[in-house]
Amino acid sequence: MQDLLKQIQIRVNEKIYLKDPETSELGKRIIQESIRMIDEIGLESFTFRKLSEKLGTTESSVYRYFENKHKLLIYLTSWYWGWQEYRLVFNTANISVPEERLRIAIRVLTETASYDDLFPHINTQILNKIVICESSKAYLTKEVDQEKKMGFFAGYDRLCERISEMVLKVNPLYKNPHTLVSTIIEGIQRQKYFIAHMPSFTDILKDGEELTLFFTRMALIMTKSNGKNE
Amino acid sequence: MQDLLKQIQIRVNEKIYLKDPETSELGKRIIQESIRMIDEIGLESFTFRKLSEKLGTTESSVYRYFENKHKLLIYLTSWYWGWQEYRLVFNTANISVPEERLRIAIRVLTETASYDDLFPHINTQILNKIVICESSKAYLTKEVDQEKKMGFFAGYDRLCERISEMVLKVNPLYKNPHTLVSTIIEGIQRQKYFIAHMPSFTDILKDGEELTLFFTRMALIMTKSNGKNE
DNA sequence: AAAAAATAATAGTAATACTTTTAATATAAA
DNA sequence: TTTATATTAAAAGTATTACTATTATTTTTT
Repeated sequence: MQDLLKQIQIRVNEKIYLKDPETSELGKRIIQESIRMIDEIGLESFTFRKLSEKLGTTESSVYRYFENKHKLLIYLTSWYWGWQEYRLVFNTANISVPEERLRIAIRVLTETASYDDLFPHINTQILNKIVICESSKAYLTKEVDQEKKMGFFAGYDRLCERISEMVLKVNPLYKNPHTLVSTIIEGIQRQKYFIAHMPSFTDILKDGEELTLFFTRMALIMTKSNGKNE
Repeated sequence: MQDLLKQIQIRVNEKIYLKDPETSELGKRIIQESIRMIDEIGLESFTFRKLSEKLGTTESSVYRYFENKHKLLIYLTSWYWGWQEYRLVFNTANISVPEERLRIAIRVLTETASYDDLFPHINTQILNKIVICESSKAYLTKEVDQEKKMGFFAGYDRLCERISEMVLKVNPLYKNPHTLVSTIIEGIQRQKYFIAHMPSFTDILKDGEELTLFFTRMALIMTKSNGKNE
């Protein structure tokens, strides 16, 4: 099983990069170190110059992989959502009770996965922190419409679609599966941020079971409530 | 009544600006034009140079009001939440049925208010668009913790607090009023963005009543569901 | 062994995000 | 009304950013 899984690679839309970072040593180091660095100093202060200095390479070498740091951010978040999709599929395989599947889906989204040794150059735990703090900057731009069309957010899209389907399995009459699911996914990230930095916006003291319960309840109760309480 | 209301001013934390833009003609023009400009070209492309050129003044004059564009963004979003708080209080005054108050609160948050002639230099409709696209960038930074301490987000905080109190009036036993309210407020903005730019993340085709209903249902159903469905 | 691709080293440019200095103008207090 | 004070305008300067370009060197593939 381990050996089989070693073949797995998270696919990312080719248009996001100039050269696939998975195909070279330098490419992998760019990913590895940029995750560390963005987490440490924040996206705003992060530059390709600083990154290349840390890597002992040059700016122009980094530019051969990514057009700019915006594309790199899109790459990292796309990879993350691709990885989450893989975790979702893996964890819900062989579970047939719709409600149970949905519960597991929310758990996959809320639980901070520990280091995933299938991807040794990607620290998924730190990457999750980046997703919490920086991922919305990837689409809150003037270029969204084109980038959406080019499929830059397709990974996130697929994840949202899969969970929406699970919602519909629980209640085929439910009218707003996508709205609910995207509100929950975004809400999870935001609440994790509030817990860490703006505690007056939440009642939850630390990232953990309570957060999972809150969003699990939201998912189930909304899904099953169709049409009532208007 | 009109005359009385003319006295109203939205208060913004003094530490956000160097000189209060409300106290001079240039200050008001800075606010007016920056709203227009950020909406038009986006926060990333917006610079104090471009703003001052448009205003027929100089960069250094703009810098006397705001330390940098980040502070200006915080000013604009703070003003917006202060204004929403005022709208909330105004619209829920004299309504005593808790559930009805909460319904109105959600409506205030979802409905795009038309031009508010109490504030002639602030186009609240465009400002709302800025809040949707740019406001999260105001706190998703490495400086949040200090800025939170300095009360830069106090306006948003108060709004969240007020609505949380309404939730508790509906169900005093409800455990997560702040988590619910902040998830809803953030969710509303995000859904409006998805409707406009990333329709695959929502089932709602256009900003309107359907969005209000979705979040009203979420508010009421979650508030009243305490403890069940875990 | 030759050809192609990738990387390193170096330099350069336009724009950004400011800061500083000085001069002109408006306003408010004595 | 004068004087002090604050405000704005004009101009210039600096460090950093976000790239692009050129050439040389090394590595990989054919």
